[in-house]
Amino acid sequence: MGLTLNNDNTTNINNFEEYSEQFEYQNQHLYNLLFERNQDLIKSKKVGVASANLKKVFESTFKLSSKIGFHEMSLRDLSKDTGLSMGGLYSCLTKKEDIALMVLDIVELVSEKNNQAALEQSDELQSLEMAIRSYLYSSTILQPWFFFLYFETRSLSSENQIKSKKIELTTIATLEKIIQSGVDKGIFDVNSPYFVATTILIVLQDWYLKPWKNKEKNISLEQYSKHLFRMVKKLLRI
Amino acid sequence: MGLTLNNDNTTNINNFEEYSEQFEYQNQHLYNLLFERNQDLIKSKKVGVASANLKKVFESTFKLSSKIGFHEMSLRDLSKDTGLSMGGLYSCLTKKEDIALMVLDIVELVSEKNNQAALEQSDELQSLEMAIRSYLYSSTILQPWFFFLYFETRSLSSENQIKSKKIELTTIATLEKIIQSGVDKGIFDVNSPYFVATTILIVLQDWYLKPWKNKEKNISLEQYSKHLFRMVKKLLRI
DNA sequence: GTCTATATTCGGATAGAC
DNA sequence: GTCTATCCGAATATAGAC
Repeated sequence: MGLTLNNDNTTNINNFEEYSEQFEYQNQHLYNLLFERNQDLIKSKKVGVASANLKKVFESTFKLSSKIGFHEMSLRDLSKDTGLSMGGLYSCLTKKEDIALMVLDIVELVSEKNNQAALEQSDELQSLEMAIRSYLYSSTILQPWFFFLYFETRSLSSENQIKSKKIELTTIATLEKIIQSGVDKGIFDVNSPYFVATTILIVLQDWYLKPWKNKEKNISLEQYSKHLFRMVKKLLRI
Repeated sequence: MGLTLNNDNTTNINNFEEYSEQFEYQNQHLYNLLFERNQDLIKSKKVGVASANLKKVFESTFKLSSKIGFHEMSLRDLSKDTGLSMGGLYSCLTKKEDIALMVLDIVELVSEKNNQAALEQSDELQSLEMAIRSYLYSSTILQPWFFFLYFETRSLSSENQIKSKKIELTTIATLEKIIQSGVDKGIFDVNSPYFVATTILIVLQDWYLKPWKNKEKNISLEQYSKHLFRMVKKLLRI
């Protein structure tokens, strides 16, 4: 199991490998979940077939759209890359936009879990560490999903654009709440909890938005995580 | 004039208003410059006519593409919003992609100037302050341009995508160089100059990428600038 | 359920009038 | 130089065979 129990019964994450073992939103589980949560959008009714096709669709979508953008990627491109026919594509979609909708759904779900896990910790510094680790680790496993949502939010309807923005704002608010709580207790010393919170978030985002920067510099996930946590402690004067 | 002279003959920026007064890449100057630098792409040969049309084209492009994306914005949309006919559009463009190319050109130009201005300062802390101010101020004046390039880099040819990435890497490298120099002199105390540099950059980017976040929180440009500079000093242990 | 073939719309770009 | 009308290719989505 990837989680260890603290004295106070809250859970903790030690490293990426352990986290990854218990992270449920990946591999076949992820696509089964997608199928369950979006049965209204999916014509095919057999879990096995549909989720196998969904897997192909998302992998190809991420590959193609990361280079040229979602809108520029045609369904013909997608058909070629997945090996599915146009009919095959439309067996697990009702329209192109569904792909983006499902990405929004998953990122929203995972982000909520991350925020909850952070808030469940017993003290503020642990909460911040949990927030940082869970966000970094989950966005590493689901890098293409997080990346896609960031750059393709504008492909969504304005209603869903708002949903997408809200994910970001809720995460910042969660971090800010934790920091403010630490300030109130006299653990942290900082002028603007909001500014620290938003800075943490964009550093977290930078990890999945610009992975090439860190690859070029040979910065590993654990190094990045430590850098960030050290920075946070400096900003909070710990 | 917006620049004041220091004792050592380097220039300094005091506030946005002063900076804005002397910033040459705005209003009619900007579009005249665009015309001069892209005569090969522009059929129309009269400066006045062409730059007036370019102004309309860019203003409408930024308005439309910020909501739905550049690729989703059709030239018919653009024609309607600018009030120009299709023929009118093609009098100052040879193809749609030219718009994105010209944005790249301007952002590149301004970024280079910013980096130079930072490096010309006499001491490292002043260099960082100059980098932060010039980047924040110029990206405020040219917010749609910087925003567009960030989100539409993928609409460019792979050759130009590299150019766009390079702007970012060069700015990080400039900041890193300044910090490293300060570390060598014993002025700054920091483990990873690169990490601080990249953090500064993404905080700078966040200002023009997510202006709504700061509007909601009523954070002004000068407040943001001070927050960031204070953060930098904490990270450098000054 | 999945395929091929096709209907239909819409995009970028152009030709030719004025 | 700018407009209108039009071409042509490409995109999404569907219909109907197997």
